[in-house]
Amino acid sequence: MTSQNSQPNTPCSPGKSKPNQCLEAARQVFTRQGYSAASMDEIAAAAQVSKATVYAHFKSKQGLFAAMMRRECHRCMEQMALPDEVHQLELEPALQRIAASFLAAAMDDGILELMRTVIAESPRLPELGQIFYNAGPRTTNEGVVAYLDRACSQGLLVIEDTRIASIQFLGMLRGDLQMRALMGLDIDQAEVDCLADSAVGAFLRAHKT
Amino acid sequence: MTSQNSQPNTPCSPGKSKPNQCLEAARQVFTRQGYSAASMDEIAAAAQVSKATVYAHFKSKQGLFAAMMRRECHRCMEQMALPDEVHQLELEPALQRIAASFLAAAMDDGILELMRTVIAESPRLPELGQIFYNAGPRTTNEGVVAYLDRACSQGLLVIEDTRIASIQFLGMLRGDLQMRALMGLDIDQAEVDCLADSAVGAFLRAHKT
DNA sequence: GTCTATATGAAGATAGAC
DNA sequence: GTCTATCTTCATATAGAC
Repeated sequence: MTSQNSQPNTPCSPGKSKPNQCLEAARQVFTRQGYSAASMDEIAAAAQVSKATVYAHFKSKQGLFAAMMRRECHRCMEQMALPDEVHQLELEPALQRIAASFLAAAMDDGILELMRTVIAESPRLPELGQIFYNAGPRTTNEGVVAYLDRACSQGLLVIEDTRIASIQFLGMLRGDLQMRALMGLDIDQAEVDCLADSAVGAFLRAHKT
Repeated sequence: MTSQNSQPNTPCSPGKSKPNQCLEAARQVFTRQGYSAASMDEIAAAAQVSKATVYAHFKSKQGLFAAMMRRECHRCMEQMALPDEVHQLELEPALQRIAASFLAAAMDDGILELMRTVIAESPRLPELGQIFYNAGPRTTNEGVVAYLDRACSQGLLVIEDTRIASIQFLGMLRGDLQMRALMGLDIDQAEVDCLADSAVGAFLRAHKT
């Protein structure tokens, strides 16, 4: 019944250090139960450490939650960046590529869990929304704006305000699918693909030269 | 220190019955604190009744929450229905009217609080998302589809699939504003109006005959 | 129906040994 | 650094009087 890691400094991968185990367990438990219903006992059990060890690395429940959310937002940023190869494609394939990339992220279970947690806790932690938005959606938007600016300067598209056009393009793609997913409703993948196709078409009809 | 309502059956407006006071207090406290962090003590205090009275009318915290959410979803349905006068307007003013009506609801603080709560608790209460979606967004969508069908049959628009077009139109209007609002970020009303205008324009360019 | 007072359990955080 | 055991607070729910 003693700890299975009896050597104090076992050379193990950094992903398996006790602080990392705590953060990963915190992610699972906080996103499944919500901040308030999650218990430090359950997190410690999931991390396979004692509760005192959790408190040795994180000063409080709030502190652990904040550290976990910062890390997840950082990961999210990498996942939501647009692929660079978009700039080597023709107009329509490029938009399709953007659409697929965006929808894959927007419908990803990990991202949805993160968004759900941000939305749930933002009334008590106002900075949370800002951090997530800057890490994820804002970055995506800026990537699309950059692409649209370039396409306009090449004469491929006519757009008055690329920032608005980007928001609208991504909004068309999202439709109400993301909201439905956030609320736990089942989403048919065929519907996602169909919406992606159709949105590219509508966007081109509205803006093509 | 006794109750301020010493007559057992004071003839008062139905909005001030004790069960209604409980439901209204529950709405305030649950949406502000989240389900788990909300305490029955705080709800009883906000309702100006004793905790035992709350339990006399609702069998448990879960039961009170469910009853409150059902009522709020019902109210939401009335608020999100599209105005009938849309069918008496010309094409562009009608779309502008739909856009304004939809955005007013989508950005309404009460609706946003309700959505936040649905999203936050749906992992533990899967039926919640279904109830809210049917009461709100689904109804709105069906109204827009009905309008678009009619506009198409009159030859004003050319749309392959009006259900998809409706989702895309509403998605363009929403953009990322609703998500930002759900996360507690400040929204500039000018941005909302600008997006509404621009979305109607883009939709017409994509679908007008 | 409504209240005061209380039983019961759970959860955040820490003390102190190793 | 990590553990076991414990302190303390607070929240759900109920008992019993009026």
